[in-house]
Amino acid sequence: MPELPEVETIRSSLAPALTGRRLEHVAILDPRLTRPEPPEIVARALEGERVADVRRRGKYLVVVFESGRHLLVHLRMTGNVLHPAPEGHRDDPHVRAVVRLDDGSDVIYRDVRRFGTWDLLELGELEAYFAARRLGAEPLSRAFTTASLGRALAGRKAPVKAALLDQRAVAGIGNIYADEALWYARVNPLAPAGGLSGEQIAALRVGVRKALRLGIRRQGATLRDYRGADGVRGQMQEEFRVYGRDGEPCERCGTPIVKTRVAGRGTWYCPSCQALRDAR
DNA sequence: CCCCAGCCCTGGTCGC
DNA sequence: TGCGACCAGGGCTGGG
Repeated sequence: MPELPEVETIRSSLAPALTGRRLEHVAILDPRLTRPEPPEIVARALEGERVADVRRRGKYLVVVFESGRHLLVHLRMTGNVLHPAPEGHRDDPHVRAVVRLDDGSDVIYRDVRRFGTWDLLELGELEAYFAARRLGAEPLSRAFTTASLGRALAGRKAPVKAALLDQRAVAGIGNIYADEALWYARVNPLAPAGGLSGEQIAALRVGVRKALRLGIRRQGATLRDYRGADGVRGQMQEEFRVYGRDGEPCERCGTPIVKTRVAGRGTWYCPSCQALRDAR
């Protein structure tokens, strides 16, 4: 599941390959991708656009065109952007779009489960798009402070893990990095978000950044589908402290990691060093 | 506003 | 070997 580190890994290898290139031909094979816009309309609109930059906001990949338009790509669960196109992609039933660049290379969009989306925004629409979704702070930016995290969690009775998964609190965290961040911070995933102490909020901020930075350094986590744009697998799964490790000893205290369910998501934590504490 | 259940979607796994 | 049930979960909608 591509979260911030996976999207950032894709962004960083895509940016030099796409910047300055013109989109010569766009084929959108799955009409779901651009819903509710008709795929033909979006494909024709993209043709002729020249890439100015490839950025990221939360889990969104943002292709910036010289015209001022933006293509927002969200990979959701199983989306991949591949460049250069891998061998045999023409026979791959999961390829949902193909973009021919003016250097003759192809960018492939692949998505097994078809949750991913492409949104083409006109000049000046980007801010409103994110504002409408009330997308939260970038966790690796200077804007992500203990104070800003505290404000985002204040008054919320939901489990802190649910709050971390809410993109309005912090942008870019998904199920894997939420569990890892909580482990680093020694915070129980079920603790009410609004009841954390100042110390716990500070530790959580550090934990979030630590988990995400490690994820970027290891080029994301490949559990099954995720690949970098160059097709390379991530290595972050080798760094998991809790995610998917129920029954294995916590590396800090040796207590077996426990699996539970929070906010409908599989959730792993150490019941000892992430013990549920009374508020304050 | 908050919170949660349910939905979308496919492929892999498990039990029978 | 076949087949149905179930699970993975990001973002969104709708109900309470």
